[in-house]
Amino acid sequence: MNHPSFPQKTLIVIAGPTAVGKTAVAIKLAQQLNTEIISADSRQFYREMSIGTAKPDAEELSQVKHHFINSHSITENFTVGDFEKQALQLLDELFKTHDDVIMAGGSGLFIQAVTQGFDVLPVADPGIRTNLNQEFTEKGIEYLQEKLKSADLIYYKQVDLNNPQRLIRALEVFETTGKPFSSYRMAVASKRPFESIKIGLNLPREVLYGRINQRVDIMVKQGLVEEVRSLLPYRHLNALNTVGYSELFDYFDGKTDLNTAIELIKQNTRRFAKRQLTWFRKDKEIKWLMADSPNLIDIILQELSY
RNA sequence: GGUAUCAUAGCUCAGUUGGUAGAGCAAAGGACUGAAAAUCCUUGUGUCGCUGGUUCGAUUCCAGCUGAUACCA
Repeated sequence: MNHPSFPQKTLIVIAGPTAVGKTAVAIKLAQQLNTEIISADSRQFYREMSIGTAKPDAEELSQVKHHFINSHSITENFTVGDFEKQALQLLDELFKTHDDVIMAGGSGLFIQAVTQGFDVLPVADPGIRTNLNQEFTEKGIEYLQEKLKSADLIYYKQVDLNNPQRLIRALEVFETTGKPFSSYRMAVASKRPFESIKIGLNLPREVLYGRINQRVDIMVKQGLVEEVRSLLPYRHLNALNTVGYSELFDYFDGKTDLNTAIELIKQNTRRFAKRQLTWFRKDKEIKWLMADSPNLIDIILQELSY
């Protein structure tokens, strides 16, 4: 129960697919509540990537204090676990002076990390992953499957055996610690010293796709091709394994022409938005609102019962 | 105007010796515990151009019509 002298601390999550309009809503809401925004976007951390990640622009950034935008370099290995830790630390600070903090972003796993937490897992040795990736390339997925079967039969029975990333993740934990991955997976939600209220923004599919297509055209006008060209030396980095970047790397390799690459960016962004919606739909705590509702901010404030 | 060819899924096309149909792409649905804008799984959505004829039965054969394309005028 709320008590006047100990007001409830609330994290207001603004989730939803890419291009739905989360940034603008988060800014208006932050201004109303006189608070700050934590970005939960797995690519907007990186200062070297700007146009292709649809970051808030300079003006938007000046209106409200944003965190986790341009906070890291693509050369750093910044994981969801790191994000969880750093975001919680930051929230501790912000809640000293604010009752509400906004978290806006489309990366469902990152939002989950902050609101529910992850099981504590040891840091895996990166060299082990490199080796496993090489073994996968040379010997195929069956090799990883057999390896996991003897290392961790419990997880072997649960995991999607066709998904190399899942198999490698489990194996790298096993090989660094000597304990099966499944022994760490408790799936227990962590206690947080704040409430979370989740708002999901959506639009009719056709409208959303129209906005995506249009936004990609705008990115190209703003110089996306040049941005990606300047990042060619870093293309092997995980951060650049990203919609909007991969397709243009292919263009620079001569695998496609520019128009095809741009159309592929649009298509892959649409598919990405669909995957985001699949993820968020599963979260029953999310209160869904249409992003084009006329009094959206008022409706949200009402949801928060202010 | 004449002749020929074509008309099947959102697109490109296959096919049915007459028993109402299937590929690729697009699309849709799903999974997800430190790669997550990543990675992986599943799914065919149809007045077979329209109107008649033959037939137990027509998307398939026949005629007409409409439209497209090519060639001839």
